[in-house]
Amino acid sequence: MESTGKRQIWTRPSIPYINPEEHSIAFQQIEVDECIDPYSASRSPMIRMFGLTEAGNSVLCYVKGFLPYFYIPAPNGFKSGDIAEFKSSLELALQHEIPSGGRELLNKVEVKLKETIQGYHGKQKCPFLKLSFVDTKTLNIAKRMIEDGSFTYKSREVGGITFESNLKYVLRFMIDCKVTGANWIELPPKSYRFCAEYERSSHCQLEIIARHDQFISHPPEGDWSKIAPLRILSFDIECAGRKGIFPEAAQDPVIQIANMVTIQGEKNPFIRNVFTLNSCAPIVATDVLEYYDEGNMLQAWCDFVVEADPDVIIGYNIANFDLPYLIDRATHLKVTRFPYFGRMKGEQKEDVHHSIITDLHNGNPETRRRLAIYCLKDAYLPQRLMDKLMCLINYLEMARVTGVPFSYLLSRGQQIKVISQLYRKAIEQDFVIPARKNVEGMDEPFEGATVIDPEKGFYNVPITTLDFSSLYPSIMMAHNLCYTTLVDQREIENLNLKNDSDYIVTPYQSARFVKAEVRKGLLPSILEDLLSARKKAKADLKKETDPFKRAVLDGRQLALKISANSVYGFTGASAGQMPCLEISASVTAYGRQMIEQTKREVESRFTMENGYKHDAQVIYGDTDSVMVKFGVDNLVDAMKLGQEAAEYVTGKFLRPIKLEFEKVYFPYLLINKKRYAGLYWTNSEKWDKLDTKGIETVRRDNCLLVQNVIETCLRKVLIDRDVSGAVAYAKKIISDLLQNKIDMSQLVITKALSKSDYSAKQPHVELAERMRKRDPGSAPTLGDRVAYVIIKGTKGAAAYEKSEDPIYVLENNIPIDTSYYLENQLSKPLLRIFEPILGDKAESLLSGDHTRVVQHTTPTIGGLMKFAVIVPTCLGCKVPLTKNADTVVCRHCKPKLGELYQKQLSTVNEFETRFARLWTQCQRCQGSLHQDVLCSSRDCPIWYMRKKAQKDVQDASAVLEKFNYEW
DNA sequence: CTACGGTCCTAA
DNA sequence: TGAGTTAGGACCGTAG
Repeated sequence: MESTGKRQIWTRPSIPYINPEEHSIAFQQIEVDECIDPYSASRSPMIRMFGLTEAGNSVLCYVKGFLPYFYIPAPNGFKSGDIAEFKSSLELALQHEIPSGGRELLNKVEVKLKETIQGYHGKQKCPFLKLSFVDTKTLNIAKRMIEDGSFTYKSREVGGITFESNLKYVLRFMIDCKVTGANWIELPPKSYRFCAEYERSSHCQLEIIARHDQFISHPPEGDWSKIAPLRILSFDIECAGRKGIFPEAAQDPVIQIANMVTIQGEKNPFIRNVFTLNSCAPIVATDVLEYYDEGNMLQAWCDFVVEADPDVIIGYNIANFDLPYLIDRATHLKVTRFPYFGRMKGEQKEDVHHSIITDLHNGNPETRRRLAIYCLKDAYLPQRLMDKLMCLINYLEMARVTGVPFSYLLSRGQQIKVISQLYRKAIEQDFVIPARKNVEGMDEPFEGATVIDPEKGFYNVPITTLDFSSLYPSIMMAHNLCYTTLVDQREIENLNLKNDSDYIVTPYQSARFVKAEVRKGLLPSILEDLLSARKKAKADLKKETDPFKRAVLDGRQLALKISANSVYGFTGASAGQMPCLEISASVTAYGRQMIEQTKREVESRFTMENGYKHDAQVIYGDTDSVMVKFGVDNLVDAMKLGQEAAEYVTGKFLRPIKLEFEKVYFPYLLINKKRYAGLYWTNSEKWDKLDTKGIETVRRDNCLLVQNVIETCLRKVLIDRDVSGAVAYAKKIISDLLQNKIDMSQLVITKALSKSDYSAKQPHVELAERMRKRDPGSAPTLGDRVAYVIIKGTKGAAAYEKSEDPIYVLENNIPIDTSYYLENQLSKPLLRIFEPILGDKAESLLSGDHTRVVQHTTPTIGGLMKFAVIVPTCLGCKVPLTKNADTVVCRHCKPKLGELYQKQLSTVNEFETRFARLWTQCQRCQGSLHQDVLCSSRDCPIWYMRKKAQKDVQDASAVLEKFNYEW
C-alpha cells in the first residue's frame, strides 16, 4: 500500500435484518430504466429501479411481469368471442416475421371500453383491443404491420391507426403503476424477495426482485415528499500542465483528485480527501492519500468511488473535462479496470454512469453545455456546493411533478413531460391517445403574440408594468381548450349543441370547444393541478423555515410553473407528437385580443376626465405585459395606480385570467421592440436591480468590449444618473480602442456554427473553413461557437475576409482592425442608448479629439496579414532597427543598456507573475467575468488573456535573450 | 444607394 | 430516432 493516509470507513450504513415474509421495504427511487431479464427463457423486458432507503441503504429493485402493450379500435362488430381467433391470427402473422420457435409473442388480447382524446364526440366509450406483447421488439413489429395494413383479420385490414403504441416501455410502466420520477416505493411483506448471489449484478446493498402489481407507489405528498439521504460525491482534478499549455491527457499527469462526499440534507461533507501524486502537505480536515505512481492513484480513486458508492456525482464540468480526462489518462496508463467504476459491476457503458449528472443548468443548450457545478477549492466551496444541491433538488421536484424518470430531464426535451402528464390524466378517464403516424407536412405556421409598437425614448418618470400571470395556461383553462373538447360543426349538429351554452367559438378560424360544463378538458385539468399545486408550494414555502425543506418547495413551485408553460408549446409543436393548431392558434389569438383590450381599458379608464391627475398611456407591451405611463412622477403613486389598474382589468376577463402589478421601471429606456433597460422597483424604498432586455449586454454574439461599455453606460445613466460621466467613459473607451489599448480578449466575438451548408458568407463561417484547412483537428465543428477577431485588411475588404482566430492573431502579432470595432460594433449600440437622452448631440461621441489617434501601427503588406513583418524597434527610443540584427537598442541608446536590461528583466517578471495568476484562474475558469465558462472552449476571456500573457512572457524573454549579444 | 434574405440570438 | 412556440432586432452580404 503506497498510501500513507489513514482510511476512514466510508461504507453505507449496514443492512438491517429484513425478513421479506414479515417486513416491508420503502425506498426512494432516483432512476428507473429497463433491461432484459437474463434468467427468463423468453428474454422478457424488466424494469430496474435504483434508489435508497431512508436509512441510506442503496437499493436496486427489479420489477418483473410488466408487459408492453398498445390499443387498436376493435374491428366493426367485434365480439368477445372473437378474441381467440383474433389472437391466433395476429400471433401467426408475428411468428411469420419473428421466427421464435413456437414461443408465444402476443401475450394477451383484451377488449376495453375507451375513447380517443381527439375531439369531442359525446362522451361515448367504444370497444378497443388491448394487445400485450412479450417484448418491445414484437410490439414494434405488430405496430408496423397494423399501421401499414399488412396485417389482416377476416380478410380485412385492421385499423391503420394504433393508440399509445409509441410510449416507451419505462414510461408506460411508470404511468400504469403510478410511479412518478423520484418517488417512494414500498414493497409490502411477501411481495418481494432478495436476489440470490448469482442474480446480483450491482454494488447496491439490497438487490430485490418484485412484481409490477405488488408494490405501493406513494405520490410525493406529505411525508412521502421527503428526500432520501443521497450520497453526493463532488470531485475536482488537478493536472500538472506543462508551462503555458492546456493539459492533454496523453501528456500531462493527474496530480491530485480532491473529493467530498456529502449526505443530502446534512451540513458538512462526511468524507473529505485528496488523492495526490507524490507527497502533499497535510490539509485541515482532509485525508491526504499519497501515491507515488499515477496509475496506482487512479486505480485507488476508482476503488474509492466504488466504495463510497455515490448516488450522484457532481463536479465542475466533470462530464466535459474531468471524467473524460481521467478516463483518457487511465487508458494512457493502461489502468484497465478504470472505466468500470459506478454502480453496475461489469456492465460496461461507453458513456458515463447513469447517476452522473452532467447537466444541472436550466436554460438554452448553450448555457447547458457549459454547465459549471462547482470547484472543490478555496472559499467558494460551501456556497457553490449548496447551489448545486439546490439545483439537484429542483430536478428531483421536476421529475416528481411531471412524472418522468430523472434521466429524461437531462436527455429529453419538453414534450415528454407533457406527454407523461397527459397520459396520466387520460388513463383516469379511459381515454386513449392516438400514435401519430406520419410527420407529413402539416406545418402551417400560426400567428403568435402581439408586440405593441413602442413609444421609444428615455423616460425619467416611473413606468408601471402589468403582467398577465401564466397567460397561456390561464387562457387554456378559462376557455377549456383541449383535444377532448375540440368539436367540429358536424358533431355540433349531431349532438345538437348550442352556441355559448354548450360550446364557444374562439378567435382562431372559428375553432369550437365545448364548455367545461359539457366536459372538462384534460389539458385544463392538468394546468389546474399544476397551478394549484404551485400555489400550495408557494404558501408552504412562506411558512417553512428549514432551509432544505424550503429548497424542495422552491424547486417544486418552479418546476410546476415551467411545466404549466410548456403545455401550450406542446400543442403548437408541429413536428411533435400531438400538434393541435386549433388549440395553440386559439391561445395566441385570445392573447392578442387580451393585450389590445388591456391597453384600451387602461387608457380609457385612467384619464383626467375620470378624475385622475393625468391621462395614462401604454407605451409598450409584449405578449402578456403592458408598460404604462400613468403620468405620475413618484414611485408610490405609480405603484398604487398599478395595483388599481391590475384589479380593474382582471375584472374584465374570465377566471382564472389575472393581470398583476409586478414592478415599476424608473427610469426607463425604451429602445425598440424587445429592447429596453430600466431600474426595477418592487417597493418604493430601494430599487431591486438594473433590468436589461435584448440589448447588447445580454447578447452573446457581441464582444466583451461592447457588453461592458454598454453595461457601464447604462449603469451610469440609470443608476447614478450621471449622463456626462457616461459620455466621458464612452469617449475614453473609444480613445483607448483606437490607440490599441484594449486587451484583445475584449474584442473576441463568438458565434455559433449552426449549419454545415451556408448560403451567405459570414465571418465565423469563413474562419472556420480557413481553420479547417490549416488544421482539421482543432477547427470548430458543427454546433461549436467560433471565436474570432476582426483584423486589419485591404481597404474595403468584407468582414468575412478579415475574421481571424484570436490565438493565431496573438501568436503572429497581427494588428486588430480597431476602426471596425468602433464603426461596426460599438458605435450603433452607443448611439441607440445615448440618442434618446442626448438627441442629436449623441453624434459627438463618435467624432472629436478622442477619435483622432496618432497611428503608429505597422503598415500592412497587401491583404496578406499573416505575413506582416513587425519591424524591431530600439528599446530605448523606439527608432526602427536594422532588419535581421540581433540587437535591442540603437547605438545612441547603448549607454543605457544596463538600465534597459533591468527594466526588461522586471517586465519579464511581471509578465510571468501575471501569467501564473491567470493560469491558476484559467485552470477552472473560476471567477470569469459573466458566467461559468468552459476553458477548453475558446469562449473564455481569461483563456485569451492567459494566451496573451503566455506570449508576453515569451516575447519579453526573447528580448532579454538578445541582451546577450549586446555585451 | 436601397431592399431583401439569411443568420444569430433574444423576449415572452 | 427525436425535436416546445412565434415575434423581432441587428448585422451582413448581395441583387437590383
